Amino acid sequence: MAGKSKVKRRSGCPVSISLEMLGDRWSLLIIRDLMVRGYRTFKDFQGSSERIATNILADRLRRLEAVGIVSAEKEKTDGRRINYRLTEKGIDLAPVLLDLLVWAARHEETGAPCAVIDNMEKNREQILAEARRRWRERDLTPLLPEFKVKKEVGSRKR
Amino acid sequence: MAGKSKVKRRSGCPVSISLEMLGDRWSLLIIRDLMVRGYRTFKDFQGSSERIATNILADRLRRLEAVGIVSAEKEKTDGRRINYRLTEKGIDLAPVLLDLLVWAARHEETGAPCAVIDNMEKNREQILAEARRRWRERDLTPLLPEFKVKKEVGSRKR
DNA sequence: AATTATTGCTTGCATAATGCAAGCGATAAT
DNA sequence: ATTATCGCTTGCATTATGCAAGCAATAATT
Repeated sequence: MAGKSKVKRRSGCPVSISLEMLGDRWSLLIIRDLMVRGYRTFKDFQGSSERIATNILADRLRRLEAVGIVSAEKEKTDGRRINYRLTEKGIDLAPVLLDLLVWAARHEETGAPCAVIDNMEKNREQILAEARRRWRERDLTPLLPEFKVKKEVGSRKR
Repeated sequence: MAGKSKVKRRSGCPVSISLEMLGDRWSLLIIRDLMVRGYRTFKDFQGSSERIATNILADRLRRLEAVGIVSAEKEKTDGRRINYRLTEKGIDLAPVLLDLLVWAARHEETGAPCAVIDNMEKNREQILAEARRRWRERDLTPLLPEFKVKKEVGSRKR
C-alpha cells in the first residue's frame, strides 16, 4: 500500500522531515544492515554487533515499512521467515550512509581502516552504483564487513 | 580542549559511531541552522520553525560542543551573548545534510521547490564548496531559506 | 504423530529521554 | 534605579528505550 497518511510535521524543511523518519539511534543502522551486509531476516538483525533489543527492532521495522523505506514479505519456502528488503526509497539513502561513514572515519577512532575510507572518497560514485546494483539484483554478498571495535592500547576486558 | 573521553561504544562501525553523536531528532537540525541559516545564538535557535524546547536545545549544544562539532564563545561586545559556531568537524557534515535534504525532497512532500533540488543534485560540489567558504569566512548570509510547510489543498488553520 | 527447535515477534516493567511551562541570574539598555 | 534581554535551569508529565522473559506459528526431527 502506498497510502499517504498525513503526519503532523514540525516544518516543511526536508532535513527535518528526514529526521522525523530517521532521527534515532537505530533506524539508519537497520538500513545499513540491509544495504551493505545482506541482512534480510529478524534473526539477522539480532546478530548485528550493536545488539538491538527485539522490541525496538520490531518497532523500527514496522515504522520503516510504514514510511516506505523497507518492504516485508513472507518467504514462500519457510512460513516462519519474513524477508525484509529496502525499497527504492530505501536504497536512495545510500549517499547519506556513505557520507556518515566517511565523516566518522575521518573524525573519530573507528574500526574502519584508512585505506578503505580513502577508497570510498575517491570512488564514491562507483561504490554507490555497486550498492544499487546489488540491491537491484538481490545480490546479498556483503559490501562491507562488520567493523570491529578499534583495539585500545591498555584496554581491558570487563 | 581536545581531550578525548573514552565513551563506551556499541561497535566500531563508523555509521554507528556517527549515530551515537547525531542520532536524535534535533542535533542535525541545529547543525543545519548553523550551516545554512547563519544562526549563532541561543535565541536564534529558539526562533527556528521546529520550535525546540530550551532545555533540549541547551543539552544538544552542550553535547555537540563536547564531541567537537560546535564551538562556543562569549561575545566580547555583549557579555550575555554566546556565539555558537561549527568546528571544521561540524562543517564536514555538509555532505550528509545535503544528501538528507535531497533524499527527502525527492521522496516526500516537502517545502522545497523541485527546481532548488534539481540544482542541488547537479551542482553538489559547488554548493558544498560554497557552504565551506561561508563557514571559513564567517559569512552569515543564509544559504537556504526556511522551507515553509507545503500548502495542502483544503487544509485548514487550527 | 508427537516432540523439539526456530522464527518473529509481544508483554511487563524499570530507566532514560523528551516536551512544556515557569522561573532565574547575569548582563545590558533605558 | 528600573526594565528588558539572553542563556539558560528546574520541576513535572509524558513518551521512548532497554532488558528479560515468554509465546504463537511454523518447521524439523524422532
